[in-house]
Amino acid sequence: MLTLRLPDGATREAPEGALPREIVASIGSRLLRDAIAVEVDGEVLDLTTPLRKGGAFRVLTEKDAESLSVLRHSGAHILATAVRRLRPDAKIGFGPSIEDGFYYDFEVEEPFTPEDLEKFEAEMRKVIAEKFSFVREEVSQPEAQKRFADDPLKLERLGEFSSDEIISTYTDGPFVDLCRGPHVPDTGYLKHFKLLHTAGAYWRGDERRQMLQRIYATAWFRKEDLEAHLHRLEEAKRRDHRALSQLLDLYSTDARVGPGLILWHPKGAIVRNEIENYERALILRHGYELVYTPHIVSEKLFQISGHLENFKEGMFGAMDVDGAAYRPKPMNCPGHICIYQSRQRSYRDLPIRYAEFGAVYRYERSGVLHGMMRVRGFTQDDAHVFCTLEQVPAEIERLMDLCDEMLRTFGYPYTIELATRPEKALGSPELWKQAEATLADVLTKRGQAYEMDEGGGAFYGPKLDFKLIDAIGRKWQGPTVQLDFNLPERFGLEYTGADNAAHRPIMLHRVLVGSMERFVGGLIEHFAGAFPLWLAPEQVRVIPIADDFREFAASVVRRLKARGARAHLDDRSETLNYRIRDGETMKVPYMAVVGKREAEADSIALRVRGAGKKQEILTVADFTARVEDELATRALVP
RNA sequence: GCCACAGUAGCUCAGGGGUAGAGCACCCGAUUCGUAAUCGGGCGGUCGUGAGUUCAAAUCUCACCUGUGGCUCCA
Repeated sequence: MLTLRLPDGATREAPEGALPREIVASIGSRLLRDAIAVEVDGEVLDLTTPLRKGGAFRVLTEKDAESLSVLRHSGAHILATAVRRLRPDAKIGFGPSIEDGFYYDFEVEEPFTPEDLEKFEAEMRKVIAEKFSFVREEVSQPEAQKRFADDPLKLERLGEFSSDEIISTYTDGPFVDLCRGPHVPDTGYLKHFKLLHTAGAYWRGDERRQMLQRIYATAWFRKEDLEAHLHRLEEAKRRDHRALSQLLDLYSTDARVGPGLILWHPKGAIVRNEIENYERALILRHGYELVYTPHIVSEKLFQISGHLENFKEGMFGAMDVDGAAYRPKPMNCPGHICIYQSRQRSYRDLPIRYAEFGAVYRYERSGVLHGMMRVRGFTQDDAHVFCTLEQVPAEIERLMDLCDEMLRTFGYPYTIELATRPEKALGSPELWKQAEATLADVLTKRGQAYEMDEGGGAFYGPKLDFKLIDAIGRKWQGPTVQLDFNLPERFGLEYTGADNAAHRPIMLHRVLVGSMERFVGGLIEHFAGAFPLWLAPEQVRVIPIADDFREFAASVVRRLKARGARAHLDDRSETLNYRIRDGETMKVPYMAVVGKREAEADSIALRVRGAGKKQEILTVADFTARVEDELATRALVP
């Protein structure tokens, strides 16, 4: 007999092999109707999987997060059912649930078209209407081989089962799949879903294997959730930095320059320059020294650093300079190291913190390029701290303060991940343990919550990753801090200790924005192009109602400029409505409208971006003071 | 790099073997306006590039370039 503990503390006895459905039914018929699956001892099972062990027993309904992935996984089977009906030649790959939905991979002679997708979706609705039960069977290897005789991809997977593993299949109507489960009781449970797009995907994620056709879909229990999700997709599209940059004239690329290389237009350059000016002042205050290093360097430097050995295919090719090979730098660290080594260093000099806005060039494969987010040339706000092992905790503290201050300025909430030793790693496991513990200690001492990213560290050391959360809840790579045991060793970095002996310093790599290009791209999407005042390329647009007030408007512009604001006069021969609409479209934070009343009172009628007709009347003096204050504090307004 | 899709005026897009279209933007003129598009006129394209099929190609074929969605990769 198995003992099941219910959440309310009650226990049930059930014979081994009993079906969860029976247990749930014994608790209540209403509950049985709502049940999607059960969780026994931490494992999610469907209602028809025989119980093999007891433990904590919980019924999962639509309200439980785990249920969604069960539904989505079943959705994948329903998709495959529909595809197999319409395209019997399709060989089935894998079809898991993923964040927000599911996909299924098929191997087909003729790739799917968008019209196919519509047909599949219609066919899925039929499968759903037929309410096929998901029937689980546990079968022997030979039986499984027989069932999937026509599916080479499934046979390959079957071949990997060890003899003690249970092989299970799930059947819904005409479709049988090799599958661990769990599933919803029948196909009728899938109600609110949408096929989204097709894509190529390598079989088993291996680029040496054949490419399958993947169909992506989203699925939810409630119609509102589906609609909200589709709305989020729309919202993300609306915020796309590529389209907004076109509208706002921030950057472009040009086939003549080459893909993945960004041309910053004047307005984009203003945003970037504001960030750089801010960050420069910030890091000087936090104890950094600015340096500059060349864009091309002898490739010998990268032989020493190991980049050539490990990332050669990510580096641009060598150019011949007087018989020596030079390369565009993919990293700034070797240059900073050379500065460190330009003279003898004492323990009294440490920590040394070098910072540079360094342009780096990396060869990215053509298919991965994406707007400003993934490019071949970008500027890193890179810094390297050289310190003793004992100084590491204090330096990490300092870095966390720095990151926190910066992210608050931009208005990003964030989470932190501690990434630990990967499989392929340099340095002894003990050293790693110690370094990981040091990072964890600092986090704990600060009361900073963090998640573990096991095995996510760089090969040369563990790291802290800051993940930004943007205005629509998406996560972005933010600042990172990495410990490095490798480069100090490779370059033979030294400092003279108090004991007059040579010691090896520790190196910390850190970036705040990371890639300036990617960060600005992210900001555009975060703010949907409506930058806060201090970042906005055009901060105030002054609009005279008629030509008679042109001179007064010009004086308002002059006075704003004197306070350091980017103000422009819009005295075009267009209607007031036209110019206001244009200002809103271009997402100008403030429009100052002036007519007879304002000219007489030395005031403006202030239209705040997004506030519509609701206007404020204030004197020019008050307005310029307000703007000056908001600029000085980098306020996240309007 | 791989799979699929796309590329027509500065932008957004229609057309789809027989004379290249619209709206916006831009230029000119009129209009001088109280909070999201005033009116009229004009300029603007070897239909991504190159080959091929055809009496005829923006349209069909192929190659290449660029972009988009994924896969793979991301020091």
